[in-house]
Amino acid sequence: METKEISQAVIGRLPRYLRYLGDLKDEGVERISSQELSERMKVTASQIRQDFNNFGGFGQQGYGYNVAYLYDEISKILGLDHKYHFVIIGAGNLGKALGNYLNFERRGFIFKGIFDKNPDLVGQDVRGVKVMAIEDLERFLKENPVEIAVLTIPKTSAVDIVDVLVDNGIQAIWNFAHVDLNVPDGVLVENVHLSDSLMKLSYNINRRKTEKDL
Amino acid sequence: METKEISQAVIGRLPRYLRYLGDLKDEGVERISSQELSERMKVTASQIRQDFNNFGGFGQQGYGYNVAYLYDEISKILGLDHKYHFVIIGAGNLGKALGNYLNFERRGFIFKGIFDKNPDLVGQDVRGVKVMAIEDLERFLKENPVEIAVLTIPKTSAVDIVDVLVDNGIQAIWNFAHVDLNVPDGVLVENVHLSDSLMKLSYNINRRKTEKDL
DNA sequence: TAGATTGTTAATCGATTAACAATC
DNA sequence: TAGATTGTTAATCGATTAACAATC
Repeated sequence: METKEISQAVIGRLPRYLRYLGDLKDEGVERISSQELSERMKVTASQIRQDFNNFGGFGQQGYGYNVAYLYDEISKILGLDHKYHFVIIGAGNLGKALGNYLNFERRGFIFKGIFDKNPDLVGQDVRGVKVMAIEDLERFLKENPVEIAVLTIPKTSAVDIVDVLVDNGIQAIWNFAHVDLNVPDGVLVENVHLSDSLMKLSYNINRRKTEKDL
Repeated sequence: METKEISQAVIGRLPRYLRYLGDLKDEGVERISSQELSERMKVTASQIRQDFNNFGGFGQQGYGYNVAYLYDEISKILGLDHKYHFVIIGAGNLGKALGNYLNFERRGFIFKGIFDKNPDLVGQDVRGVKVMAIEDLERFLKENPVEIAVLTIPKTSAVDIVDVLVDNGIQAIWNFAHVDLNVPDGVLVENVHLSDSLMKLSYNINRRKTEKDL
C-alpha cells in the first residue's frame, strides 16, 4: 500500500481550516465553495482544493464542500477523534496557564498531572489536579497512561527531564523550553519557542522602520 | 537603492542561529565553519551560508565565521539592539507568565503595563507592575510610548480591543488569542496559536500509529 | 604556497498557483 | 441540459541543496 506522505506545510494549515469551518458551522452555513472559503481565509482557492485533495475527495463538483462533513474529516485527520493524556512539567505561570486551558480538554487532550521541583508549589491546585513533586514523576508515569508531556521549565532542567520521560514511554513532547531537545527516533517533539516568535516580530517592526527611511 | 526582500523562511531561522551562537560564545568558541555549525544544528552547511549571505558576507574564506561577530550581526538584523515597550492585555495565567518572563527584558522588550477587565485582578502585582483596569488602557497608551501589545484574552474580547490598540498607535500585536485579527496595513501581527501547535502534535502521534498498523 | 572554507552560481526539489477537463 | 465547482494535471515560483571558483 502506497503511503503518500503529507507535507508538514499542509498539516500546518489544517488547524486554521478547522477553525474557519467551526465558525461557519456556528453561523449555520451548510456548504461552501473553495472560492468563498478562499475569500474569507485570504488564501488561494487552488491551495484549498490541493490541500483537501491530499486526503481524497471531500467535495462535490458543482456544489462545493459540506461544512459539517469537512469539519469532521479534518478533525479525524488531525487525530482529534482520539483521547490523549498529558502531564505538565513545571508549575509556574505558563504551566498553570496550560493546565487551566479548558479548550484542550474539548479537543481530547486530558490533563492528568502537573509536577514541579519547587516544594512551595507542591500541593497547589490546578483545575482539580494537585501539583506533585518532580520526584514522583517517574512513578506516576509507570502507573498512569500518559502520551504527551508538556515542558514549561527552564532549558537546563528540560534536558535532564527528557530522559525520564522517554524512559517511561512518553510518545510526544510539547516543548516550551528554549532549547532543542535530543530524543530518540519515534519520540515526537513540537516546539513552541516564544522568544523566537517575539524576535520575528521585532525584525519586522524594524524592517518597516528601515524601509520608511529609504 | 534596491531593497532585497528577505524571505520569512530565512528570518524564521535567525533566532535559532542566534541561540546556537550564544551557546558557542558561552563555551568560549571563537570561530566556527558552516560545516561544524551544520553538524550541531542538523541543517545543511549550504543553507547556513545562503542564509547568512542574504545580509552580506559575515565570514572569511579559509577561516569560517567569527562567533561573537556573527552573534552581534544577527542580533542587529533581528532588531535586538533596539528597545521595545509592551503591554499585556489579559492578566490570566498566560498574561502573568509573559509578564514575569525576564528573558524578554534581556532582549530589549520592556514590560510597561498589564490590563484586565476582571476587577478582582486589578491591583495585583506582576513583576513590579500593577494590573490596571481595561478602561485605563486608552489613556495609558496616550501617555506612554508602547510599540507592542500582547493579547492573552479570549477571541471575542481580542477582536474588540484591537481597534483601541490600533487607534492609539500600537505598531505590532503579539496575538495569543485563537482568532485571525483584522488590522490595517502597517500594523504587524505575530500569531501564537497554541492549540494549532497541539493539533500538529496530535496529527503526528496519530500518523505514526497508523503507519505501524500497515 | 597549499589548504580550508566562504560566497555565489547552477541544479534540484518542493510548494503554490493556474488552467481546464471531469462531473455533479 | 446548462452552470457551477471540484479534482487533477501542468506551469510557475520559491526555497533548498550541490558544486565550484574566489580568496583568505
